[in-house]
Amino acid sequence: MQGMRSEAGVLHLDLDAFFAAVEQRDKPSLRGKPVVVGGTGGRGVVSTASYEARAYGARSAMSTAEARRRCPPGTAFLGGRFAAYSVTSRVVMDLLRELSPLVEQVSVDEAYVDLAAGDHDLSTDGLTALARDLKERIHTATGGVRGSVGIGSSKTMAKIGSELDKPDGLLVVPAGSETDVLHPLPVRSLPGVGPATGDRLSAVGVRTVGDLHERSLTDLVALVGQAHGSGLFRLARALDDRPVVPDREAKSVSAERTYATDLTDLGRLQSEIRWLADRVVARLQKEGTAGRTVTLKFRRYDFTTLTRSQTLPQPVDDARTVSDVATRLLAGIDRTGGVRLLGVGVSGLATYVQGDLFAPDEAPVVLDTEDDDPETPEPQSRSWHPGQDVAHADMGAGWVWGSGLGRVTVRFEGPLTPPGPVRTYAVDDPALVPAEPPDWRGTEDQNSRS
DNA sequence: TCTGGGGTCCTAGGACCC
DNA sequence: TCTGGGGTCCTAGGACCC
Repeated sequence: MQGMRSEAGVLHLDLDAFFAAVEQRDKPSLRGKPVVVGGTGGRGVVSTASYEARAYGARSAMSTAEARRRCPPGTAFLGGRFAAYSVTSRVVMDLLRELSPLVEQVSVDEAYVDLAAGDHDLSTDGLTALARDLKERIHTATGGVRGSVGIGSSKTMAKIGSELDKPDGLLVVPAGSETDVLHPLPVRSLPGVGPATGDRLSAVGVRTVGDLHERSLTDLVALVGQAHGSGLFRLARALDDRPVVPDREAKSVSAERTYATDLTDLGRLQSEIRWLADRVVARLQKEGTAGRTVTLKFRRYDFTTLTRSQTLPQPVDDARTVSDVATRLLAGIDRTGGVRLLGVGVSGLATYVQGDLFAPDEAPVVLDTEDDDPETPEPQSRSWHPGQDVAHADMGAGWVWGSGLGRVTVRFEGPLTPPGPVRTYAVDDPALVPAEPPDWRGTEDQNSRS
């Protein structure tokens, strides 16, 4: 069983009521007053409540309507200015990078630092001084935002440390004292134990981490599953050797929207899907990435939520394809009663921008077609099936598929380019669409039927 | 005026391959 | 010959986090 470090070398920083703190910094009239940042519409929820607002019971993830009920007149309800939060976040993250090259940013307002990768005195006194100095520099550099710092022998201990002493906290958990800190805590304070797991554990009499420690691995796995069960078993013993990893690659990109009133009109749903696909694709292209799986998320009037996905033969990063696939997925869903939310996502991301991602012997097979210029390949539209919603065929040198909406999108892979974000041609010129019925053998529609 | 929007990881079943 | 695996990919849903 992998263990823990013998010294407290991991720091966790959590900025206090971050969005609200930035608002109070930028608007002095809001200082000392309850501030709630989040969705301000009828279906909005709270992102962040200032500590003044928390005193009235406002909380993250609460509906804004509920927060309005609880907070007194004069409370500021703000929609949020993400550009300002992002700039301030960067200032803080830069300060962390002065401590160590190993900084893992978890969100705009949270990060881990591997202090052992820097040159630091890891004694409790040394760490306390380091944290005090860091907090002061954050406050100065941001113009008033404060953060809570936890330091421990693992990510979990550091995070629990910052949690236990916020706001404006500083807690060093010395190596060796982990279980003393952990065992009295309610299981719900362990990261990864949410409402569902908390209820299951409570049902068998496990309320504190100490209770958890008394349970066998077998019992915990039977209770909450293999991965989660063994994770809890280890956490109860403060066993956590997850590394601090900077620059994690994104695995999916998505956009979703909740509508002020439920949607029923099919044309409207389709135009919303196009809008969402546009947003997703803009971000994919900005990142130079593309993905093979397109997912449609669908929430009904009654909050029941479902997803439908389709994996394509090649990664895609263009709006037409993403929205066509998502629109087609919509067709298989019962929409009666109205749609509260739609979402479009792309996963299975692969970055093809750099040429050296592939080791030579796993390089994609390049087809030996003669004359093709990879920069301006000719559309190789040889197959088309007007009645087909989405169909594709292996064309040897590329892929073709069309939508049954009266237009055909031809996508193919330049023969000399790696399988990547393949180019898309909207074929508006009927001359490009083969007049012949397709020669449609073999691989018809492998992935598009449910 | 119940329940946002962006993610990650895990599970489970079926298909398919070896 | 029969039966039984394992491994991977895909889909759908769920838990959790900020």
